[in-house]
Amino acid sequence: MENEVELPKCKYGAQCYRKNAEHLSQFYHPSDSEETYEERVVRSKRSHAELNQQGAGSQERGKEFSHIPEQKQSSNLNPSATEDSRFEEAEGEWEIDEYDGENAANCEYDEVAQEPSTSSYAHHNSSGRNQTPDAVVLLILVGVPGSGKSTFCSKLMSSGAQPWIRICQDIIANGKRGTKKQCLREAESALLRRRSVVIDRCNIDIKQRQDFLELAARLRVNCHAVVLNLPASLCIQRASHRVAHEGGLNAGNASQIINRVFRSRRLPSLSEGFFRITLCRTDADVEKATEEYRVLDHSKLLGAGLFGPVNKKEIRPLQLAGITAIDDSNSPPGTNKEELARTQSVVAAKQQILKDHLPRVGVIGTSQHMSSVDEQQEETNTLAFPSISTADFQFDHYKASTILVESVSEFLLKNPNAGLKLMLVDIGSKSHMLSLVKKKATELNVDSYRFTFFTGDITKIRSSGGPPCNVLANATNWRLKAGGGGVNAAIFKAAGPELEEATRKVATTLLPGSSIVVPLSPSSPLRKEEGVTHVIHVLGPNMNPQRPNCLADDYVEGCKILRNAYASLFENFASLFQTKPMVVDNCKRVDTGSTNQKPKLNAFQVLMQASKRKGEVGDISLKREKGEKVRVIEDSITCSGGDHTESGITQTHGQANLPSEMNSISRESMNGHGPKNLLSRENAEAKVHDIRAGGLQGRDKVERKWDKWTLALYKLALHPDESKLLQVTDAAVVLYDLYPKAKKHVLVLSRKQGLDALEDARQEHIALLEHMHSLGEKWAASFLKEDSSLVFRAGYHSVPSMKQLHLHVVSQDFDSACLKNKKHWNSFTTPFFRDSLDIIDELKTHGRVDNCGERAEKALQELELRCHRCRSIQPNMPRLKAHILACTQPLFNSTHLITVDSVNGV
DNA sequence: GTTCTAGAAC
DNA sequence: GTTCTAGAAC
Repeated sequence: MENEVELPKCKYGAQCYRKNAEHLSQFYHPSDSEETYEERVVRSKRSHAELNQQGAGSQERGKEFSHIPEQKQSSNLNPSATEDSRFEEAEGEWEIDEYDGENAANCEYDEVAQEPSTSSYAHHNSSGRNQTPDAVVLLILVGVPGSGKSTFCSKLMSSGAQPWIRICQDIIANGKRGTKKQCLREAESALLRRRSVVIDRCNIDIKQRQDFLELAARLRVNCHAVVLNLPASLCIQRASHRVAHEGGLNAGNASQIINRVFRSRRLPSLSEGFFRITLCRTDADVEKATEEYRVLDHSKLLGAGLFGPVNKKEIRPLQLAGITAIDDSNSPPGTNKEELARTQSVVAAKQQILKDHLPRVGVIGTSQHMSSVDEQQEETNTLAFPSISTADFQFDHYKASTILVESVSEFLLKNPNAGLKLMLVDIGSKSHMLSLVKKKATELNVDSYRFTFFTGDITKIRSSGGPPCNVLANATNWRLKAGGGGVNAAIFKAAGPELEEATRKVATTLLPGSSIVVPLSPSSPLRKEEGVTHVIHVLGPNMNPQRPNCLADDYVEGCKILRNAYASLFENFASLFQTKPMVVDNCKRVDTGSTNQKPKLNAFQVLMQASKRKGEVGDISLKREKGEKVRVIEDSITCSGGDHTESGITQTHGQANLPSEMNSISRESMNGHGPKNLLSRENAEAKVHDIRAGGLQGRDKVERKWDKWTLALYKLALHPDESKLLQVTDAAVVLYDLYPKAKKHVLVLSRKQGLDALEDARQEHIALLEHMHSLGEKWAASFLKEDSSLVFRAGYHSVPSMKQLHLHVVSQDFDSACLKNKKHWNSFTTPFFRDSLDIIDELKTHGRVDNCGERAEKALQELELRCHRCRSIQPNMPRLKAHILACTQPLFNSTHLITVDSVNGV
C-alpha cells in the first residue's frame, strides 16, 4: 500500500516486529500484558506531553519526523490482528535502529511536496526516544443541513483506512437528538481510546466549535475542519428530497432553516486553533477531501494549514497574522514551506493558548519527579486505594464491592471536577474483588475515565509503568501502626520512617469508618520515587474474629462502617484539592488526647477557619459586590433567640402523637413568643432574616435577606392554617407540597424560628429532627396503606429555596407534571438531597452538617440527568421522564428507603 | 419555589 | 418551523 511506512525496528533484532509478545513486553511497556485501557490512556497522555515539551509547534514536530527515512509496511505486522489491536500496536513506543540524521534532515518537506496530503509519522527526537505520533484526529465538519456531512461520514466509516468514530448529535441519545455535552463526552471517550473522531453536526459558528477545539487541545489531538461550503440552493435542494432525516429536517422546513443557518454561518479560521482546514465549494472538492481523510491511517499525517479554493469574501476572516489560504487547486498543500511553517507556528501558539485557559487542578506538594513531568502534563489528582476490609478483615466481597462502587459513584457525582480520579489497586492479577468491582462499575455505568483499576504493588504504581497517583489510601489498623502485613505494612515500609513520624504528629488511633490525611515529607522514598504527596489512613470494619473490634457478622453495622470509611476517604481526598475542611474527627488526635474532640484553636486559627467557612457558602463581601441578597447584620436587632410556639394549636389529624419527651422538648425549647409578638417579628424580618449557624444566639450572625416568595413556609410555620395542613404539632407541621414532584410528596416543616437550613442545625436540634423524621415516616406509612408499591425517601435539600427548615417526604416514582427541569430532578436524586437519618447521624457525630452551600447548589445545574435507578444518563427532561416510568432497576440513591417492609419492621 | 421568554440547536 | 434549556422576574 502506498505511503505506508515500516514501523521502526526493535533494538533486539531487525526481524522482531513484535512477533514475540513476551519479548516485546520487555521494552514496549512494563505492564503491557495486563495494562488496562485507562492505563494506556494515561501513558498515551504522558507521551503526548513529552512530545509537546520537546517541541510545542507542529513545525518542530515536522522536523522530528524528518529524521526517519521513508519506510513501508505498518498494517501487515500481524495480519490476524483485529482492527482495534492493529491500531493499538501502531501507537506503541519503540526503540529503533540508529539512523542517518544528515541524510534525513530535509526529508519531511520533500515528502510532503511529493505526496501532498500525507507524510510519514514515524519519528523520534534528538535524544533518540520515540514519541506517540499525532495520528489521531478530531475532524469537525462544518456545513449547513444538506451540505453532505452524513455522506462524508458514511464514506469514512465504511471504507476508511482507520476506524473513524462518528459523533452525530441527531442520534447520539439512543437514536434521538442529544446535546453538545453528550457529543463532547463521546468524542473525548473515543479520542482517549486513540480513535479518530468526526463531528457530524453543523458546527456553523465559532461558539459551536469552540468546545471541541478545547477538547482537542486538552487531549493534545490535532483538530481539523472540513468545510462543506456548497451553495445554499444545492443544500436546500438535497435536504428537500431526503426522507427520515435524523435531525428532523424535511421538505417542508428545509428551505427556511437552511437559509437562516446559512446566513448565520461563520467559516472556521486557523486562529480558532485548527491544525488544518479544508474548504470545499463543489462536490469535487468534497470528494477530494473525503478521499484525503478516507485513506488517512495511523501511519500518515496531514499537513497543517488552510487548503482549498477560497473566494475573496471568505478569505478575509480566514486570514490570520499574514497567513493566506493555500489554494490547492493549483499547488499541492505543503509546497510553500514558509507558509506552512507560519501556519504551524500560529496553530501551535493558539493550541497552547487554548490549553492554558483550560481549568486546572493544582498539584500539591510535588516532588522533583512530579515537577518535571507530572505537574506539567497531568492536571489530575489520583487517589490509589485498596479494597477496604476485604483482605485480613474478611468482609464479604459481594457486599463490599457494591458499597465500593456506590461510594465511588457518589464521589464522582459529588465532585464533578474531572481532575479528581480514583484508582482501585489490587496486587493479584486474578483478584476476586477487582473483577466484582469492575463488573458492578460497568453495570452502573460509572465513569471509566475517572474510576480505573490497577493490578500490582500499590507502592510501586508509577515506577512499574502505571499512572501517577499523588495520594495513596492505606487500609490501616486502629493503632495506625506500621506492623502487620498486606497494604499497611507495604505502604509504611515503602514510605520509610517519615510516614510513621508524620502519622504520629496527626493521630495515634483511628476509629472504624474514618480516615486521616498524612502529608509525606519530601525525604520519604515513596514521595521521591513515586510522587506520592499524601497518605490517607483509613480503617474499615473488621469481620475477622482474630482481629480487634470484630463485628461478628453484624453486616448491618459493617456495611454502615464500610460506607463511612469510603465516604471519609474520598472526602478527605477531595478536600486536599479544595477549600473544604478535612474530615478529622474520628481519630484520637495527638494534640488533644481525646477521641471525637476537635483540637483547640488559637485566635488566628479561629479567624482563618471562620473566613474559610464563609468562603464555602460564598464570601459575604464578594456577594455584596455582586449585589447578592446576603449581608452581615451589625448587631442582634432581629431574631435573637427566635424560638416560639403557637399556643392553642392542636393536631388536626391526630395520627402523629408526639412522644412524651418530644412534647417536653417542644415546650422547653419553643417558648417565649406569642402570636402578637410573632407578627411584629415577621414584619421586621421582611427586611432581614437570620439563617446562619452559631447556635442562633444573635451574635456573629451572618444574615440573608429572603425574597418575598421564599417566606410562604415560614409564615405557615408561624401561623399554621389548619385548612392547609395535614397535621400540626408543637414543633412541626405537615402539609402537601404545593408542587409535588412525585405521586406523593409532603413537607414536614419545622416551626422553630431561626432554623432555616441544614447549615443552621446543631446538636440541640437533634430531637426536633428526629420528631420531624418520625412524622414523615408516619405519613409515608399512611400513603403505603393506599399504595404498597410506593417507596419513599425522607430528606433535606442541602440548600433550601424556601425559608424555614423543611423535610421532604417524596415517593420515588417521580411521576408528576410538576417535575419539570434539571434542578428539580437533581435536587431530589443527587447527594444534594440529604437523607434525614444521615443528617441526624451527622449531627450526633459532628455537631453540625457539612457539604451545604453554594457549591452543592451550583452542581445541580452542572450534573447530568441520571436515572436514579439504573444510573443511565438521559439527554433531557422529557426523555428522562419517559425513561424513569419504564425503568425497573432497583433504587440506587439511598440506604434509608421507606417501604412497606420497613414500616412493618421486616 | 414558579412562570415567562430569549436563545441555542437543527 | 419545533424542542429544549437557562436566566430573569416575581
